Amino acid sequence: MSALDTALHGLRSLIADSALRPGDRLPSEGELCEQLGVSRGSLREAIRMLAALGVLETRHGSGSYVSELRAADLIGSLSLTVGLLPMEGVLELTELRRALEPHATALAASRIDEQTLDHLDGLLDANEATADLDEQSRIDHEFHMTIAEVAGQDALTSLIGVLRSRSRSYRMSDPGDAAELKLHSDAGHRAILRGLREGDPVAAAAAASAHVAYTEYWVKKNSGSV
Amino acid sequence: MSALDTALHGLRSLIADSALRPGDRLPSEGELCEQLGVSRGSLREAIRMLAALGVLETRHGSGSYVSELRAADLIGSLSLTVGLLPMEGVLELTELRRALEPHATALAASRIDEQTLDHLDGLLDANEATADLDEQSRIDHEFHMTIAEVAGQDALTSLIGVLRSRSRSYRMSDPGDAAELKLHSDAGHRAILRGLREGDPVAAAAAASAHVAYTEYWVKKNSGSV
DNA sequence: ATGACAAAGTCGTCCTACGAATTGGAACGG
DNA sequence: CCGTTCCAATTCGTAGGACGACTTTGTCAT
Repeated sequence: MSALDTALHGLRSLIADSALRPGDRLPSEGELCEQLGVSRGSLREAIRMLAALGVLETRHGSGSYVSELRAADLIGSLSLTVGLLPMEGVLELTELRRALEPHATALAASRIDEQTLDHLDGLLDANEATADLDEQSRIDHEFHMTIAEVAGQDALTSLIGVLRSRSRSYRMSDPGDAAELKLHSDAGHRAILRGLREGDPVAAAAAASAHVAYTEYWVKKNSGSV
Repeated sequence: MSALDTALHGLRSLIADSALRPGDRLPSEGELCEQLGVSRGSLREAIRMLAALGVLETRHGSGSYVSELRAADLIGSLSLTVGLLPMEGVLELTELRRALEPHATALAASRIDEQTLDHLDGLLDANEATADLDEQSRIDHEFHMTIAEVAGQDALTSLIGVLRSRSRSYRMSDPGDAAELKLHSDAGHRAILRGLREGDPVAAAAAASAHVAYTEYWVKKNSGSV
């Protein structure tokens, strides 16, 4: 086994065996090098890998710590990489959204409170009023992420956020298409909000499903980027 | 910006800007050090991070290469870390399965062929016949992953695999409970297969949903590990 | 008690050196 | 001319040392 694997496996075992628990500080790099029998360079590479995956966090001058190991955080580590996916990959992710967003919307329908409903309503008003594409994108994102948060499943919210972060950056190349998309999109948002306000999980989920499917249709048709 | 961030951002940009495409070989470490203006150690740490996330692959003596950047592979990188999640985290993941597995099962219902149906049937026969817990676990895994594959969405299959890989390792502490679980579990499997064979996506999805919910119930009730 | 300060500990970065694996081409034999 | 063998160059893997940057802690003077 290579030195890097030794270090990686060693660190992973320390956590898996609960010798190190969430929030704990790791021994210093020097100590770990001795314990695991690898050089500092190899050890640091292993630490970086676990840090990239959201398992460890390193603080300069202080030490390395085991993260809280929340499912949402580990899933969030994907956000660094989904931005590199080619077009086909984005469509695969959209397919995941077709399963997740209706689910989240249905959950939200039975938990959402009056105040949040009003907030969402205000977002849609603002979205329909502005012509700024960046602003529309920002509001759209907040609308959907708010619903995901209301669903109350952190891992679900995080995953939806990761998946949305990619399709979000696409723009219609044809202005006419963009206008048509916005028209349908606004209607879709209203339908979702209606389902939420009526506390109707089935209606809300159906509206969310249609909304994602419609988005997917346009992304597929219009492969413009950035 | 730290040297590590410089290297990380530099590599990421090379891929994002399509200067490096899937399958391409990166310049040697020495060249990259010059280009990016960082030491070899820092560069290697950045490479390791991207490798951990499934973006790069390094081959000893040959060089580092950009991966195929398939969504399924990037999602698969989570499998190294979900094994470290505590109990609460596993329940969060099960909640995700409640959305994903019915979706996959519904898709599978409209695509599955006779041969695969017979294969699944054989798996259930074998599962009901054996008393070996490891064997049951293996068959259960193959049954569900086969359905996920038939759904034809690689990213979905990969994600379900990652999520299942965790709950899979749990065992009932009480033998009576285990027997009861198996009884219901077998019935659930049969219900799913029935839906698939009849090409009924709604029935299949409902059966899958009930199956996951039932699993979740037992995992919640019985917090035994390993 | 409070604040500034100094010292120790820890991570961040760079450098050099050499071992291990792969690769490509040259030399050889057919 | 073709195939094989072997060597040398290239590249990654690992180790160790050195020093700077940052944090933490404890001390000291106010």
